[in-house]
Amino acid sequence: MIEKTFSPADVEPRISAAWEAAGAFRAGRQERAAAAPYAIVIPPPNVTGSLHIGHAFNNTLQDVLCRFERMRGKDVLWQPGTDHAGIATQMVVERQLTEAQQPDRRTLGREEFLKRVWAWKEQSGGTIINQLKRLGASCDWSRERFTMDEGLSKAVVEIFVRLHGAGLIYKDKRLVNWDPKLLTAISDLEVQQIEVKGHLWYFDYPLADDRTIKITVATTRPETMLGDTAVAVHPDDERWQAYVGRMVRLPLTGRLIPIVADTYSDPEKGSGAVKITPAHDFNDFEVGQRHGLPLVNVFDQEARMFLKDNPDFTTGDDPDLHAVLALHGLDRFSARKQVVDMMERRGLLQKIEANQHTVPHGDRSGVPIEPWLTDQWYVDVKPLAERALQAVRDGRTRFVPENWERVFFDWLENIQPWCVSRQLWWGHQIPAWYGPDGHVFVERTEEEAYAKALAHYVLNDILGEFEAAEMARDPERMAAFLKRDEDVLDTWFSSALWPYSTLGWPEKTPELAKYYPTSCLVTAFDILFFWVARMMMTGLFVMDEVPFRNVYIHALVRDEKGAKMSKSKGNVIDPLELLDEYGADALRFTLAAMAAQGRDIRLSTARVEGYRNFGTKIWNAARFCEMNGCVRRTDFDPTRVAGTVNRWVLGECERAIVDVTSAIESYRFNEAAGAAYRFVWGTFCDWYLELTKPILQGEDGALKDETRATAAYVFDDILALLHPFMPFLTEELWHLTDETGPKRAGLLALASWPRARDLVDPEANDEMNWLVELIQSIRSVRAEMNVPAGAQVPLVLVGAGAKMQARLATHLETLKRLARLSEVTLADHAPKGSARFVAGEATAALPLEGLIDLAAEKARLGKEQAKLVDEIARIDAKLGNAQFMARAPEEVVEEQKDRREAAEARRVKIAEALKALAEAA
RNA sequence: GGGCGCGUAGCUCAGCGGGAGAGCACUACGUUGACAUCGUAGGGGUCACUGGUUCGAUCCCAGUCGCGCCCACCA
Repeated sequence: MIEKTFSPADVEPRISAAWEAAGAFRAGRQERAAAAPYAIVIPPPNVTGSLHIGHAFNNTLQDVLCRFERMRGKDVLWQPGTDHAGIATQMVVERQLTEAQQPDRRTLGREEFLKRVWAWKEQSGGTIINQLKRLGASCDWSRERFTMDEGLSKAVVEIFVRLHGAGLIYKDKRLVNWDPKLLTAISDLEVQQIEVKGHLWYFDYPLADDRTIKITVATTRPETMLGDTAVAVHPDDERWQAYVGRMVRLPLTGRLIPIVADTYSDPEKGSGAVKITPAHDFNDFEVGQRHGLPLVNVFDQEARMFLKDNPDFTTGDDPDLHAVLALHGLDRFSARKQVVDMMERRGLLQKIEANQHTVPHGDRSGVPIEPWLTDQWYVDVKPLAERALQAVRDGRTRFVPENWERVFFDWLENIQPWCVSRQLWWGHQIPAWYGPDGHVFVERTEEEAYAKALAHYVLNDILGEFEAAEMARDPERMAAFLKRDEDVLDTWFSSALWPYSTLGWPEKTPELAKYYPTSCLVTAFDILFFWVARMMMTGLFVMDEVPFRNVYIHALVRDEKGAKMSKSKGNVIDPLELLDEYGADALRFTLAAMAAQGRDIRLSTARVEGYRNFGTKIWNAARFCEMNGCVRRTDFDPTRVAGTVNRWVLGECERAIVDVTSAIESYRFNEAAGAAYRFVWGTFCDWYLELTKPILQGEDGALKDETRATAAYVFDDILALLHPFMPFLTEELWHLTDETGPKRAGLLALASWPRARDLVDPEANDEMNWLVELIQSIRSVRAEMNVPAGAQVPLVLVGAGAKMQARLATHLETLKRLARLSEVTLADHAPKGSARFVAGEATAALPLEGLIDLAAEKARLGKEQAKLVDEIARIDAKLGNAQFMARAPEEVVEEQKDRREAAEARRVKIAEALKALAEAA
């Protein structure tokens, strides 16, 4: 017995439990051992995070694919898991410490701090997984992985060592993007260019040999002038050619710096001369390399002025040197003011201009990043990128929509070395050990590193063999002798291995053999570079094969104004609230219905409400079927159905099946959802069920039985079609409808996807379209003539041919009921004072003598006539155009002719009706 | 500076070479034995603008205006 209303809150947990108990989502289920594999790896959410709307969207689409393919009989693996999210998670725990007024991480020490992070991971780690389950995600939860699992950590070390062995990972000292708040290096991708309103300061630098001559430089960062080691001018810039090779005495420090000629300098910008600070600017660094300039560092790790103990500032004879030294320890922005002040007092500040420019910021910390000279680990991604590019060019991996390929190409073609070391604690510690002389040993384990190191130092006569053997037996001495690199790897380093590390690599597991390469990756474009490109690169490197065949790039979910949702803006739509209020099916259906390719989604709750109502509609349709004894029959053969209505609905259903199937296959989720929606509501509920009412309450037993069986059969298809989008509701109804019919084999989640059987019947289609149109026309006229909704009126048909008469006989009861007619009669003339309209070849009349408002009727008919005249004129214009007749395809010409004919026939009838109306008046 | 995308009904969005669509909102009517989380009927759009291609353009091309995003080292 189906309850009166569907209650997601009660049903969802029960259905989830049933899926889980049956192991419905487990990959490699026995009965599918021989089935083709279909694999998707989930974009792993932050382990300590909470489900946001983007996750809901991303996972809904993946789940649609997985459920669809599972129903199509594939052996589906949807690999779930979570990411340790290095910086993000570490920041959260640090903030917690601050809020709880506990000692900060440095005071706690690495070991203790990591304990706290793990505790936080254990405490909050299940949250997002449970939220995904609530959404209905059909992952193989028994295979859940975490990027810092033992297995995945092993994979990280393995590939690090292999890349190092291949010369593709190396350590280097160069400028990096340094985050002075988080105190770590970050990669280029983690830097965001933010437009800020700043200033351009013009400083005069006096020449050393003639202080009356000054060269003007412009800068947005006055404080860095303390680290200037040259002034560059363009070699072709005539204004400055005579100065090249001469020295400038840098104000405030008294340092002598050369004027060099370098094409980096742009004569159009500023004064044409540019100050060069190789230690604090990427471009200047390059210039410095070219001219052998020294690097003068003026910042500490927190980007405060660092001037003490630096001979550049402790010696020299500039009168302001003392004041400059006093800036030591001052943050860069305060120092900027002070430097400008000093220059102004010296009369060397020429002018200040307002200047809008972009400033690099750390995407996590939000503070301006500082190019800073440090030792870091880099991956030489260039050769890896080549292979990734080739794979996409060859079509071994395909992007949907295709235009993302270009973005992918552009980035990979211009790829820079990837800085992978982070000065954090939460993450995979780099498997590198340093000997006392700084020699590096990159090995899989500490034991191997120790062994290699001892062998190395023995070989180089630094250790005696006896001493080495002794040390090998003494862990404490070893630990003091060989120090492990303290840094950890970029979070994305482990994410880059996700498609194969989760399958057991580097072990040769059966899962790896079966499910790699995976079938599809579903993700948003914002992690195309961070993640997708890197999975491609490492996947090809270790597996020699792409990690996924297809990459479906979906839109970003934005707020109703199109802005990216963020907590700070307060425009976040919380999917959990939507789940509570409308249920998982409604949210999922909404997201799928809005997933048109190539455009961002602006989510509104009104839409969710609308699709919640859709769920209610389905529920009530099921109740209708139940009340009317629409029970499934095992002997039902949809190809041998007699009733027109039934043949018609089976054909319409089949069209929906074909449309939904092809739409999902081509990742057009919105079209799939739309096709299902239109069929279920617009065809099945609005028309089929209404049309069956007279049959189900009528006398024709055979037709009644057939109709019941057909309704049940179609409803089964509906449940299956909708299952990928609305798994809970459909699964629930699947079992509720099981109570009355023959027993089902099991869960809908494991049932078969509906098959097309060539059931479209053009004749039945014609007939039903005629009936539907007739009913709509009658209703329309009734409404416009203000016939009371409950009133039964007679219908008179004039000029109905044999075919129409036959149809009329078939559908008489239906017509009377749906159009609220008292009787239908055939006549040669329409009764006086009736409202008329066109019904195919016939003219229909509703005798409304006395009820009819002549003026209103005249207006109604006049309006329709005008429309028809307009259409005929438009078509005539086309048909009268010789060019059109000559060049347009024949079908198009025929179509236009047909349409003209139909419109003309209609127009004639309307004209007659108007004439009759005039006579009546 | 380079690239991508978008401007279609009041709102949120589909469509994309030959008849302008959906949901929500709006108007009128309606408790007809599935459903008022509903039904029936209806109003509402020179498909941003200007040119071009075409027999034919909301759709293709070029340009203009407006909006958004991504990438980039510009003093």
